[in-house]
Amino acid sequence: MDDDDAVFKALADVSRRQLLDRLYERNGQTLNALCEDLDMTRQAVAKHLAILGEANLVSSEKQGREKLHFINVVPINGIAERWINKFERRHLSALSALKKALEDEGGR
Amino acid sequence: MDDDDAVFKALADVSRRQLLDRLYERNGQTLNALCEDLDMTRQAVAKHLAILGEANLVSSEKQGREKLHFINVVPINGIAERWINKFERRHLSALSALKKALEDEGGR
DNA sequence: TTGACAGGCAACCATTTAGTTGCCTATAAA
DNA sequence: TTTATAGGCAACTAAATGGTTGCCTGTCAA
Repeated sequence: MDDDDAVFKALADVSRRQLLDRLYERNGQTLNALCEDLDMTRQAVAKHLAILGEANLVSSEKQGREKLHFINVVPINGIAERWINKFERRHLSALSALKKALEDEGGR
Repeated sequence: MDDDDAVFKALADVSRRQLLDRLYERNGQTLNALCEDLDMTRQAVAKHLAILGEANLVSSEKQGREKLHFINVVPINGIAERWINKFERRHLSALSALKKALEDEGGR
């Protein structure tokens, strides 16, 4: 499976986008924490996290008996730049110039 | 189905993204033109176009016995702004300011 | 006016997907 | 050293998805 394809597929499900939202709000959550108030079993959430993991949108780190999950926005920015922005080429050069400038600033 | 959801779902399939690519290259193509060199039947392509249509990514216009298809990038920019850019809030305010400035220029 | 060509509709099929239940393992705490 | 907690694994199921074939309709051209 193409790399971009995995990301698009992972983003295609509303539950998975919700999980990313939650991780964006508070990064480094456990599986059980992510399950809270969701109308789904723990196993279902685990499967979604696995799919997000294969798309490199979430990474995890074991800590004792817990496993913390972290969002990784790189692939999202990737498809944004490689695919989505293409449909707005008009602005692209100016935008990326500004972005580079901001980044050179050091993310202040 | 949520509006964004329809767009994400529509973008989740590589054949549909390919169709958008083709329409981006040359807008206003007929169904049969879009089928060329694709390893799929006409009916399969028609279904994909229907899904893209429901997500408002493609519109069409009948002209005699032909039906021309047009890409619509608005929903793509929509999810880019409402959803994807959120994961890069650092830059968002500056970016949207520049975008607005460019648009006020009149798309020159 | 009769083909030929563009497209629409519907039934069907295989695979994938999103979810479930049930049970097992490992770590932490009593 | 039990027991509670966090998570993993596997089998199963219903529905959605991506595709097919077959046939029908409408429009243009010979």
